[in-house]
Amino acid sequence: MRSPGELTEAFRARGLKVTPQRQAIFRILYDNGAHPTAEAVYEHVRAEMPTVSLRTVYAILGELVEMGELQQLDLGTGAARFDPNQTGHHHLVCERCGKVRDLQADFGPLKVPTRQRQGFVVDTAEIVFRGLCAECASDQADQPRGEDRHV
Amino acid sequence: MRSPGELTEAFRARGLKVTPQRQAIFRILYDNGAHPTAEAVYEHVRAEMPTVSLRTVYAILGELVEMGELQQLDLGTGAARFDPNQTGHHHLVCERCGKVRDLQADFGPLKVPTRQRQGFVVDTAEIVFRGLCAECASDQADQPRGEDRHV
DNA sequence: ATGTATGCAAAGCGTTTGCATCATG
DNA sequence: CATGATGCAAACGCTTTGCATACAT
Repeated sequence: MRSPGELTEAFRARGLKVTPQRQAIFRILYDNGAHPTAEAVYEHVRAEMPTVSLRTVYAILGELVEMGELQQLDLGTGAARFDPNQTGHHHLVCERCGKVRDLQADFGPLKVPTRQRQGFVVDTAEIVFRGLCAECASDQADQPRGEDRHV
Repeated sequence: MRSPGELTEAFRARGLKVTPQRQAIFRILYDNGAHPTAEAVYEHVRAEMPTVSLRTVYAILGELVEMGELQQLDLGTGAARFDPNQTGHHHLVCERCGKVRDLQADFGPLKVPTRQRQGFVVDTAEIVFRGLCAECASDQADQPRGEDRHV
């Protein structure tokens, strides 16, 4: 997809307005390298423009797809993916109550040894840390709540 | 997870009956390195037992998870994955087709910086590598679009 | 003046489960 | 006979869209 500046031009040429929401999305998509979902794009935009609406993100992604600037992939995995992005945060998961917290920390370059790679082209690495959250750790006698100990 | 024979024993010990459906699932999971979804297990069982019900597959998978013989993973690919492999290992996930492969490699001690720990008592760490599997990567090369960077 | 963004609500759509009934270890 | 399997239908969780209203270019 083209640069934010070029996209701005393209939108103008189509008689579409240049809004901060659109520009933010241009920039965010341009800076990323993989295949984000609408939700992921939304999170990124929201980081710098907290009032943006998910509905707006869908609308703008739709425009970009229609203009051929973005490819929309439906992998049958629940959510559509758009080019391109890279995710970079990790997770803390409570094995008892299922709570999940984000974790921003740098664990250095995690590379898969070539002979284990099985042909995969790796984009991102995410670490899932499992254990007990503060409440569950201090609460060990109680019954586990919820049977969703996913992940 | 244990062998079909051992599982049969374990089920008997719990007062659970040994049915052909259960045995078929024990066997299928036992020699399955991939991480099947309930649907995938269903397909396999159906190949040799056409009348089996998806409902039954869910029931039996649930029993195995409850008995700790299976690990249930939610890798964000739409459906839960059932992992017969109990040893600590990592995963390669294809962003395009949802394929999941095991990865046996040692990435050293992954410690969460105290400041970021948010009160969690961390027990284990698992790395999820996301990217494209061999097939999907070559598919993508076939249909060129934009100047896709790689991060 | 238009075109846009927002916030809801509801439509879709796979995945999972509840339940009544039939089968079988 | 008590437990398990089946077949639906309904519940769920999540993504995506429709629409009415408020806003910005």
